[in-house]
Amino acid sequence: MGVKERRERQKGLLRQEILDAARDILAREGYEGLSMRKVADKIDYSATAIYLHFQDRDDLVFCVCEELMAGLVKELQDVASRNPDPLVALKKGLRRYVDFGLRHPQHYQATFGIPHGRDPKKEARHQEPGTMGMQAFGFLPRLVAECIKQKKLAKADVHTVSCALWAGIHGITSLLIVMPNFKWNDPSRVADQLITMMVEGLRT
Amino acid sequence: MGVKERRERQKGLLRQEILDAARDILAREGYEGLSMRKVADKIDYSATAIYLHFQDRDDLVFCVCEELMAGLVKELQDVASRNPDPLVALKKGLRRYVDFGLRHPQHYQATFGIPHGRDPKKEARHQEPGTMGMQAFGFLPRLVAECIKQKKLAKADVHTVSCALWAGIHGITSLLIVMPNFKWNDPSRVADQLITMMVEGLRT
DNA sequence: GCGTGAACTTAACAGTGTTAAGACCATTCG
DNA sequence: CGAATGGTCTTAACACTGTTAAGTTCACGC
Repeated sequence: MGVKERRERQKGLLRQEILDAARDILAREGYEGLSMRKVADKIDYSATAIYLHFQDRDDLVFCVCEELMAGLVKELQDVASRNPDPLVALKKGLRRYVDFGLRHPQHYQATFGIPHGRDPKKEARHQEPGTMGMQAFGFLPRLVAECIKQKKLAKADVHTVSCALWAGIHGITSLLIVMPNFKWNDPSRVADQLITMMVEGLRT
Repeated sequence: MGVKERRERQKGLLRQEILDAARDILAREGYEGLSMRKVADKIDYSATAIYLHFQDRDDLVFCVCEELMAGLVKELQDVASRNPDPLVALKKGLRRYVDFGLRHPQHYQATFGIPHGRDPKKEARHQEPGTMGMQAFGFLPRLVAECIKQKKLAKADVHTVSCALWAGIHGITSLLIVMPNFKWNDPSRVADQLITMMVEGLRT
């Protein structure tokens, strides 16, 4: 049965080629600028060939983003394991999240900035459990709970606090991406300010 | 010269008809679902007639959003004038911002959630000074400064803090819009939690 | 050698933003 | 009064878009 495996590998290779091309175009031209034909041209296949590997355009974008967001999860794992103090890990993790988003603005925006769910059949996959985005979120309740346990943060509803923290860092990430021309003065400082505000607000 | 005025009024009427139709479609079908032909069909004109009143699709969307965001500015003015205590005004204003965004999710998203600026010629009008969005932002530094003056908040860089606050409330607004299927438990409580966290974080 | 089935392409449909050219028609001027 | 102007609007067209249906090609198992 070595043949089937080789076939599978071959098929997987094209799939990966598509993903790579799409990732590139998405980074360069954004969600709106990504078209099936552009992807196809880049890898010298017809546009319809993509449909043998992905259900539709949104599926392709979703897969590209998942692949990339796996990097974020890895980075957050790194931060968590390198910092025994959960409060330090929390703060550094939040900052890492923002920086990651800014390093991949178009992919971040495609993942967390586009209202999927208009079309009831398309199920809004980015917010389903198990996605990389949700795995990244998962770090928050774990760290927050540990902080409260160690009395480094005041007692509070862990899930609510985690959601609020996520909303906050999503806000600065998204806004810096969408409004690069706004007079931020020092974007990095604004991000730190927000993180400090939120965490300090949880100490009392 | 009464003739020209009548003409102007007539022209203005069609312009308003277009704006109304576009506002409606934007609310119902979102930014991606709004097309020139749909707008035109709704008011029984040809699609190209719209170009006599608006430069292009993005200009139309921008004008629709500006018109609507004027309502937000008005609401914030209301909050500010009704609450002599700047800290109370600040908290209520932040909450009002979120609620406004959730009442007009598609318009909010079109204003603050779409990366304009890909196309260098299109100048990203939503982030220019003088827009309603920027006027709404203007409330923040005023109230923050007043809070610091009255020693209700700790001394800090007013602009940086204002940006951070904006980022925070934008985050929860945007995320609630984009990810309605996420398990928020109680979205309203998350919004309050975030606002409390941020403001409390500024007290120290 | 032949049929099967997977991989892939071509052609087509319905839709998009936008521009160029022309139609219409009230106002203005000779 | 008739002709010309100029603004409003339409039709036709171009170059795109996502997606489906049908057809081609070709390696594999029998």
